Amino acid sequence: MAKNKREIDLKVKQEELESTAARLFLTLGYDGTSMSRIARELGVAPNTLYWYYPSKDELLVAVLNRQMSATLARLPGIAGLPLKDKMAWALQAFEQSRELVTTVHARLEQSAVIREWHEQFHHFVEAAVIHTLEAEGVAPARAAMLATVGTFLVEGLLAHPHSEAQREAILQWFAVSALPD
Amino acid sequence: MAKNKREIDLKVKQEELESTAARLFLTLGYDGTSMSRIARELGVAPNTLYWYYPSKDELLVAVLNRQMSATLARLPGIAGLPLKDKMAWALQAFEQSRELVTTVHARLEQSAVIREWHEQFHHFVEAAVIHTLEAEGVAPARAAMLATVGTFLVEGLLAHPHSEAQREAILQWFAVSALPD
DNA sequence: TGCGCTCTTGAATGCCATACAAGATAACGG
DNA sequence: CCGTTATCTTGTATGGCATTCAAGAGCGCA
Repeated sequence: MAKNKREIDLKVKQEELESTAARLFLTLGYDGTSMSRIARELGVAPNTLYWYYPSKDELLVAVLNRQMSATLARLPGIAGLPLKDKMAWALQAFEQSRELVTTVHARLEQSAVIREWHEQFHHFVEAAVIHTLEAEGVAPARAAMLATVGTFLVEGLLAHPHSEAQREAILQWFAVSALPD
Repeated sequence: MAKNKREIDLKVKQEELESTAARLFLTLGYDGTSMSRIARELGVAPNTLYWYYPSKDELLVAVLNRQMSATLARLPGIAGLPLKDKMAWALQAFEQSRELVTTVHARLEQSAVIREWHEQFHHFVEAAVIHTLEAEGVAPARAAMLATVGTFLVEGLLAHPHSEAQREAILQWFAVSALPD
């Protein structure tokens, strides 16, 4: 009972923490956001954060998972759309987390936690894309390769500034080249 | 004369500095390499580096240019190769600088110098790829779009671990899908 | 009331990139 | 050959960073 109440409080506090961290990471970037800054925003001492998360990287992972669940929740809504629209949707979904995408790649070599998260993430995404492609009649091996390509294209578009027309042309070409018929 | 000698010494010193920095950046990563570490390796005081380069980012740019000229020097050797082989060559050429590729992307938002270098770099690379594609009979607009795609694929392959077979399949598919006939 | 658990903090550590002013060295003009 | 000047180097310092540790505050439970 009381134990339960405590656990609820913990969740609430973590939620508060992560949403603040997420906001700052997205606006100031990961490197531009110090633990002290997050703490100041929350009105607590800097080292308080370390009671909840063992490191800044683990806090980042928590934020990433948060963002991902939010995105995942919207996933059923695009079930019926054609491949190109699905990719456009993914792009738009990740656009606000653009900063974090490159941060994750940059920290891969330095943080085991990030590395694990990244691997899991790609497994998940690629599985989803493969599923879509196979549903559209693409053979399994080919679908796996195309899923990787599609991911690279989305990441490339996220990392580099580009025009609406460029994006449109790339997605269009990929959809046409990837799908049979 | 004497002035000239000084300038030669400057170049020599810079060369020494940049090769040391390059070695450390490539083995320890950009973030993992402190200015003090580079200085220690050279046997000078840390702030000495700041007489030659106004910031760590500018030193990185110097290193990047160094790596690029080295790569550029090998470029004529692949003039006659088919598209797929050219991309494989590019991948192999940049593989040792893999760390730096993600570093550049991560620092885009924080450093104007890096941003400028990155933009220039992409202009250069895409121009080269477009030239190749047009020579193979691809229409200009389409060549521009494919150059971007090709770049994204190379960057994706550099950033993510993959098997030889995966790389081969992706490059093969891209070459076939991109080129007419 | 007192014990123990959860949470918070003050204070410190050892890094980091970088700034500034004072020194050493060497070229140049007289 | 000597003094001025430009080039290069360093000692020292600053403010920031992620993270640690031990001490405290508040609360649940026996």
